[in-house]
Amino acid sequence: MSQSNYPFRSIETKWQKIWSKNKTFKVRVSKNKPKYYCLEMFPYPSGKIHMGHVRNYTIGDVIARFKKMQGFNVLHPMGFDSFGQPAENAAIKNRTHPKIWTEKCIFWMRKELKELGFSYDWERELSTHLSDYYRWNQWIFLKLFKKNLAYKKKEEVNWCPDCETTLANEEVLDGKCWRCKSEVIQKELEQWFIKITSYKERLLEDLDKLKNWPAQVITMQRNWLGKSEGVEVYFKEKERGFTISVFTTRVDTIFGVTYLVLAPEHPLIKEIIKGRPQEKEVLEFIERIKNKPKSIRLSEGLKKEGIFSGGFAINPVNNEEIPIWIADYVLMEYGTGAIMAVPSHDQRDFLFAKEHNLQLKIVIQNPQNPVSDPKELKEAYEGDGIQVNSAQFDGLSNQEAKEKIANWIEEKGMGKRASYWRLRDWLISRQRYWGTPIPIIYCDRCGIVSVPEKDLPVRLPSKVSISGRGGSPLNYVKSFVQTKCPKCKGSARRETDTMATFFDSSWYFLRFCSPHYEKSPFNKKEVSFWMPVDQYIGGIEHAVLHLLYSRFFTKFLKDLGLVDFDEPFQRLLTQGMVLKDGEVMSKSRGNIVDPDSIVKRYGADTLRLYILFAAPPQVEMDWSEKGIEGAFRFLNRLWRLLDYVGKNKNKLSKDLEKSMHRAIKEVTEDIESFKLNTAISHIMEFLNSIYQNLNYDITKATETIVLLISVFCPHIASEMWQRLGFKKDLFKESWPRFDPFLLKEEKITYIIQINGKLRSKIEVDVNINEEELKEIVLSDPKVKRWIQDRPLKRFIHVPRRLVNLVI
RNA sequence: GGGCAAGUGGCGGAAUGGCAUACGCACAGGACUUAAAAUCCUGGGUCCUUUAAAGGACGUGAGGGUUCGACUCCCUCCUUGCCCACCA
Repeated sequence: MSQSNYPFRSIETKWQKIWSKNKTFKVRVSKNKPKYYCLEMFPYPSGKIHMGHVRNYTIGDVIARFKKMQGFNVLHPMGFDSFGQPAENAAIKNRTHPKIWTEKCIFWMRKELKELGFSYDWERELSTHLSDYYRWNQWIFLKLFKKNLAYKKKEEVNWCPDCETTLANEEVLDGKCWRCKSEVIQKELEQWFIKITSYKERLLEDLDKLKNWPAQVITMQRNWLGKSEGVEVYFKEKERGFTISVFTTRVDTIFGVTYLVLAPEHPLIKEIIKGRPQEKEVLEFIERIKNKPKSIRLSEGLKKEGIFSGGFAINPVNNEEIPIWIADYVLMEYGTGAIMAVPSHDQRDFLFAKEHNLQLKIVIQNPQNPVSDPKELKEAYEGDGIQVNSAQFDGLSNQEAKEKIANWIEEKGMGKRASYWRLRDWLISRQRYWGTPIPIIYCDRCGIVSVPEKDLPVRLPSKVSISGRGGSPLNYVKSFVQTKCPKCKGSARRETDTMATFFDSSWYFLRFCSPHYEKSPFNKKEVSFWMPVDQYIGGIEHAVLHLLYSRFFTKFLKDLGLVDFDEPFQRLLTQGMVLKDGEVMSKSRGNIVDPDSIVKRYGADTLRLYILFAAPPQVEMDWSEKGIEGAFRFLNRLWRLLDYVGKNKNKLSKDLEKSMHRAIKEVTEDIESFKLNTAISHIMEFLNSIYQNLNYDITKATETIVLLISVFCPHIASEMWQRLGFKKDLFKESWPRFDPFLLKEEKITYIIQINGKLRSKIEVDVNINEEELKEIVLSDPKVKRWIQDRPLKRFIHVPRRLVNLVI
């Protein structure tokens, strides 16, 4: 690197020290200013900052600094999501205690974050593994428990055999553990659940309030909640008379039902097959399906296994007798665990019917391609059409029939309208050490007893042996397990499961408002001042889990009267991933670029500038070393301005003044709409323009460009600001304003199109009227040549822009 | 299978329905230098006519449509990425 480069290393350390010593970014509230809470998703302390963090936190830092200079009280905190499995894995691998490992990681990450110059109020830092944080997890858990929203039940749960722990539905991806990628199996266990389903309606309805969230995230949450409205219909078993309920969203097809299908786990199966010749075969079938891991059941895709039960049911709408089948493609967890099959109008049913030679019956006629013989069907017709073979509903459109049939079924008592949801209750217990102990005590006399609030926190014992085998390590810590029952004072034992870490991160944004408050999870007054978060920034991978849980917690706390808002995050920005050569940067691919190495070679300002300039924040960006060079060159070019300031006494040129005001306008508007890449390109244009005007006095322009770049590259900006002679800290200055009057043009360039194609340009006075304009345009030599003697059909005039002549 | 997003020069990317390719990278030329680097300036969509100046045709994944005018809006299709997935 040549000696002409600006001394970024000394500048960056100098200003980081000054900011730290002066507590420049400590929150100081002025009563007459509005508030702005800018939050980035806090990291898991893995030990190293990666490029995704740099991108996330740089976007947030620009917004926080910008809002501060615009005169807001800004809350911009940072902390660590420090409970979780990797600490335990590291403990097993390196024989280090998870606490020691975690705190080392935090130390290194905090250092790196400081070296990137982010404007956090470090006095508000929090870590979720510390008891002054997790005690409030326990406190909130007890509130949930009291309201019957935390409960224990025995259930088939997702179990990761490698991690030896349970997983939430949300943590199972593709039948695999989200962390270690091993096959998840089903296991029956007593587990703690949070009744998030009690809030499903509100979680769905309030999505409409989130006007400033990406539509994509809203859709993903809506799909996850998965409300579907339909009708529950009662089918009678023909000989034994009991009722089988089925749920359908397509009640318009009910006259086309040719069989029923029950999930293999359905409790009524026993009753149906009892004493029938099929009994043994069916039991064998069920046993086989049950033993098949769910991941395999899913991966086999469209291959549907099934067996006839021997029983028949009566379709209540037309008294038709239909066979009852059992098949693995019907899930006990959804709906009623039983479906009515309409093979002509449902593709899954169609495939199953073809395979098992079951009947088909057409009840909705495709208007484009009417088919009357079901044998001609090549696939199910799932679209809209006209009802046929549907008794009194024949001839109606199926949409109309859907309503009328539902009404009729309800009137006759053959069923009722119902809605079913995909959302399940949230499984939070983990058989792991490194998490918040669940504050529950088991007493032989009193049963499940909650730990009294005054006894919180239930501290995580530090002496423990972690092997990664044999369930929860806390089970083996006698001094922890053995305790007294808070009710009867008799001997009792503690719950040894810990909480899933998503619990910790579901309310940390509230804790940041009063991080050291000791009387409750947060100071209500502080929270009602700062919350909701004005801008939340993080990765799309949290679109369902973290964001859904946080919304749920907020609603629960509102019901307790602890907060006065429904939704925690007003605006959400999901930033794109950082790629290298078109692939995600990851350890396994070995294509990681360490941010620290870039900071050492080019400085934090260059890294920050490049990562924002390379692509719009929401889009994925491809890492390029060449681009880094470009950003570095730009900062050097900016730095060199100092050599020219004050050298030339000529006045500020009109041209430069205009480009200065234009730059202020464009940069301001672009930051406000998160177009940070074009905001930077406008600063670059402005710098080019300063270099074109070195014959004039560039002092004012230089001061302005330093203010504009300061939110992106705070170190170099601070240093230049000082060298320009200012004593006051740059970040106490206000954001520059532009004068719209100076941006007014006197002359305007009109585009002249002929039949929509660009043919000429003319420069005219701004205030020209249409008559004059027409005259000038028609006398333009190029226009004359194009028109020749063809008649003018239309003269389209878009004021201040263009003229289109149609000939 | 369903949902969402995207497809623009050699590359990253710009463009309230109105100059396609701003800004940057890479490249080429010039200035400075003994030289190189750095720096400053200039030039680059493709093709055709032309010594040149200049002019023309074609150009935003493919095809169609709406419009005086489409990268932008609508329809069909292709490709890529992400998310969800036997959800009745």
